[in-house]
Amino acid sequence: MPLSFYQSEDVLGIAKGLLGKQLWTNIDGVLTAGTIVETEAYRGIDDKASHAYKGLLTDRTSTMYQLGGIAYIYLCYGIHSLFNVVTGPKGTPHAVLIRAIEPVKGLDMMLQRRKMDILKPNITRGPGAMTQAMGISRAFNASNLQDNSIWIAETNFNMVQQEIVACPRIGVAYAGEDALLPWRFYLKGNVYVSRPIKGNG
DNA sequence: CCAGGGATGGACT
DNA sequence: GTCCATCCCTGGT
Repeated sequence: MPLSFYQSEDVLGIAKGLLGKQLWTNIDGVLTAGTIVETEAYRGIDDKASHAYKGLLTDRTSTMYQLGGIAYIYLCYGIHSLFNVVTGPKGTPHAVLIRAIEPVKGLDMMLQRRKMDILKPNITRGPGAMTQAMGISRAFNASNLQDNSIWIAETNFNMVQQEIVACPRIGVAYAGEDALLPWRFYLKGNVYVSRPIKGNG
């Protein structure tokens, strides 16, 4: 995607706009890709669920304050690398968490990385599973999405016939009332979505 | 220095 | 549904 896509201040719009686009990685020359089907927006210093709430600026969160268009990757629960797209102008720590993709390229490598024998939806369902399948580790934190390691591509995916569900984010109970904000977005009915809302596919 | 906790996923009942 | 591995980050001492 062009740099301008990432530099909008409308992180909610970017989170929705990333649905249907393709996330690509080139790890040691091996290509993998998948269609983004689930995202969450984290809106900088105003958002109690954000790592940058109240303007928190540490070694870890400093990545979020850079100019939009880079990766913010951090370790969650000591085990999982979670991948975010940093958005907005420099100094505005907005980010979009990519929670799930639908594989489109490099399935054999994804299976190998996930230690799976056959394709099941949980291969890329959930933010930790997705990064493992794509070979995304913290080594790529702050990498530029215009480079050739991790990037996002426009597609001919037909979003017109897709219904987008907006609902509260996952695992942010610590955020008080902000935990109720409908800042999670996913493609209704897609089997790779990590935790569909009952009655919404 | 150290305690507490986390934007999860997999195994198990 | 429950349990918990695993380790970095943060804030307080």
